[in-house]
Amino acid sequence: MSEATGLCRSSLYYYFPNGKEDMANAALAAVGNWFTRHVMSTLESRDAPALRLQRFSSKLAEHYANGLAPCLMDVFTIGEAGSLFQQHLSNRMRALMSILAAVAEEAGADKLEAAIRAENAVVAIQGSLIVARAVGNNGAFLRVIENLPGNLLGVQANSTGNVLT
Amino acid sequence: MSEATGLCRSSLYYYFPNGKEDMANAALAAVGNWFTRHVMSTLESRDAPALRLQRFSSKLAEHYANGLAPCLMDVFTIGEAGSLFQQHLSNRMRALMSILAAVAEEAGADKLEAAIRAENAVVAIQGSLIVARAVGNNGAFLRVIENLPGNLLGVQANSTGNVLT
DNA sequence: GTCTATATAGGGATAGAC
DNA sequence: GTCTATCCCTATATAGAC
Repeated sequence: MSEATGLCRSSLYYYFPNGKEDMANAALAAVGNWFTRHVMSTLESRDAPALRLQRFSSKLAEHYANGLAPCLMDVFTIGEAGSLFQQHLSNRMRALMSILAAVAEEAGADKLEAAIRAENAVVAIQGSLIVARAVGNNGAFLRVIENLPGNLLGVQANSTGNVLT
Repeated sequence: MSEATGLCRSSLYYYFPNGKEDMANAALAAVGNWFTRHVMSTLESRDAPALRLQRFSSKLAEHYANGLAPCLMDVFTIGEAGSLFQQHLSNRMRALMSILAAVAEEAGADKLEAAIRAENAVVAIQGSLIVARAVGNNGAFLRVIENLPGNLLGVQANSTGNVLT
């Protein structure tokens, strides 16, 4: 952290008197804000749901470096960090599911169906990041990203994500 | 670890001269073997694919304490551990996907389709564990477990997992 | 405000008594 | 084989000079 800021370790305690926890919260908030402004914001235009979801998928892939970057969500849900920041992470994940569900509803799904599609989407994103890292191959992540818009819109497709004709 | 074994820290070095890495590998292997014998083995009988998958889902839920237990896969794919044990984890995850794909094939899917369903299943399991921990609610995990057999068998269902009638 | 120096604690590991 | 004592190293944090 000191390297990233250009300050030495102890100087950070001037800005974050409560130490580690303060710093992690600040980092978490910064990443969260970035994510909100650059990724989630793509879902808030007045364009068609399909178009917004395309843009969202694209930004999401970028954010996770096509599945090669670790994810704060799972990093912080592991081990001791989990207890300290769960509230923060829980809120962010719920917010993401909520906005995805809103788009699905707008595309015609009823409330329950939309909520389930949104949850499935988040589950698929997180899961594919884990799988990608575990097997050292981002194929699963790329496939999930590609299928994300269709799955949220409820397009009938086979398991490969190809729309049935 | 010392508490778990009843031995003090230094005594463990008698059994694991290479220290931490040896210990972690032993623990990983033990869990892996347990998983193979108790969970993956449910997929190897001569019963119908649907029945085997039901049993598998049930054992899997038990293994993860219905989504409330952390998962070695994601614990070890995070941080420094990742590099040391990636081979181990990669192998186990591939083995799981491979046996799930075999069951899907047996149920009539072609090779590619079966592989994709298997990957989707593993992605959903891992993702739902992350989501369950992040939001402090195992609903997503339970839903994934419930839908797992149908998804692998390629049953046409809506997003809630209810088979279409 | 930012630094150097220092304290404290814990994990990882070894030495050697028994 | 198992223990106690000890060492080393790193992360976390504080003190105090400038």
